[in-house]
Amino acid sequence: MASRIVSFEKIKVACKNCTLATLCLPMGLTPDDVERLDAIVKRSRPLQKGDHVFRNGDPFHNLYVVKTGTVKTYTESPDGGEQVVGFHLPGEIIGLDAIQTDQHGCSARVLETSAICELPFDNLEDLASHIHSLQHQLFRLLSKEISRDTEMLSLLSKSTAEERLATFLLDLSKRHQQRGFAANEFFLSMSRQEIGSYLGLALETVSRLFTRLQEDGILRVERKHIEILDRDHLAVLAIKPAGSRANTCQASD
Amino acid sequence: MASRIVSFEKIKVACKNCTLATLCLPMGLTPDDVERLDAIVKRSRPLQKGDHVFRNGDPFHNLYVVKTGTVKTYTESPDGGEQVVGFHLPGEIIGLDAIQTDQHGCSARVLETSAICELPFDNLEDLASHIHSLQHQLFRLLSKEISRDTEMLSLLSKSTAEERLATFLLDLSKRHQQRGFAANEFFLSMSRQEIGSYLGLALETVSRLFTRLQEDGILRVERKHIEILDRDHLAVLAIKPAGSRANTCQASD
DNA sequence: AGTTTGATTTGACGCAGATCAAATCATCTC
DNA sequence: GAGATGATTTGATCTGCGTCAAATCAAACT
Repeated sequence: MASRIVSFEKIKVACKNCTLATLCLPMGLTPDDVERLDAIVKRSRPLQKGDHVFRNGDPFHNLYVVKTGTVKTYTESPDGGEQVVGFHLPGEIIGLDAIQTDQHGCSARVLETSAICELPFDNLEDLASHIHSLQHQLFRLLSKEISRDTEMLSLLSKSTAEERLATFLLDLSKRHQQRGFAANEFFLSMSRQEIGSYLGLALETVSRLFTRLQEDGILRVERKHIEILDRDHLAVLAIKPAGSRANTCQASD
Repeated sequence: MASRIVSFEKIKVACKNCTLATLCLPMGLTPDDVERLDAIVKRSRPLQKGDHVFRNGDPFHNLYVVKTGTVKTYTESPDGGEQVVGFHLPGEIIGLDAIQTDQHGCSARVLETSAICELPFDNLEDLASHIHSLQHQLFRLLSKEISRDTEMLSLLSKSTAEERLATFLLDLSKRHQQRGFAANEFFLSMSRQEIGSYLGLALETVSRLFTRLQEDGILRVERKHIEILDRDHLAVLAIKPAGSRANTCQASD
């Protein structure tokens, strides 16, 4: 994989030229403000597969933006098992949960060679109190994360294994598309185990589902390569059939 | 509804005199700043059981602080079923997920007669860019919500019905205690159905668990009244026995 | 007091998905 | 290229909890 060797020039790309700007923080800022934001952003060299961006318990100094690659965040149980909390694609910001404790509450490691931008949070806060739209942008960012988590809670609390995986794949697909990649064909950078952990399923269940979706002509699966053949069908599977499960309770009035 | 007529004196209590200040927003602000915050807070008259604080889709103008009572937030599925997203005690702030869309992404209704403070978000943002500690406080608040959701995700994704209920009860107990109420004895303001929805369980399962925990001498349950008899034992149940479930995967290096 | 209505409890049963186990396959090392 | 290592698939079982059903109980209404 010669393409893995990323030139340092690429890393130096500033926020104003970054194709991720609309996904990342600068959205809605004036060019002047982006300049100021750019001044506080640090860009480290690429991390290799398995490297940590931060670990649970690390003191909190920075937020991190995925620039290229994929990051998983996870927590550890006492016995060393891990619970995947999220997968993060380019343009997504991680470390938001650490603001309140001044300490990272989960670990983050890259699933493939990845470039990460560092945003020193103190500087960011200072900047935010001067740039109103940046402050607003940050609030929105945090708020969005809450919405996402809430949706995930609904998914885990109500749905079947099939719905979970279908929803997961459609979500991934959408996010790939937003980044300008193909919507119906992509590589999974995470293992079946990690998908299972994220979705609250055993890895065997994930594997079986892939097989079944392939048999049904909805997917083509070849190891980590996924092709969505029948998107509509997949979307149907992702939607919980009305009233099919418990714990959807009727409004009480 | 004679009880609707509550003395307005009670409502007028300002932030600076509010016993919830340490839980709510003013924490860490100077008396002067609290005064300024106080000026933008609106206090409406108490809501009655079943009343909505806001509904899914409502335009977003305010954050809301529970002053007394309990609020549940929930989303609705197309078929009218509801998915409980959270239960909120005095001092807790709701509506945070609406910041990003300018529209509430869930509904909130009170489970018992409750007083709610309104915080116009525009004003709050303005104030935050002048008062650095308020800005920081808001970031922390949002961040904390993310942490809470993440923990909930772990709970739903990994654990058994028993662990979920035990964790839920201990969490409620802790929050009651933080508010100066008894830790080991309290009333549930929500139904079994709502608990089930929140924990991703059928209401029958919740009911059976209450019965069992009572038989085991861990709880005393009488309808909505709960007494924790053996807190240590309950805490043991809340902790996932190491390696007892799937989807805890080993670190891959 | 009797009736209605909704909440809760309790029982019986079935299934989705976890668990256990073993085969296959891909990668990497030497 | 043979062997080792970890990921994935596939099969066979087992079980926790959802589902259905019916009884009990509490609060509200007449």
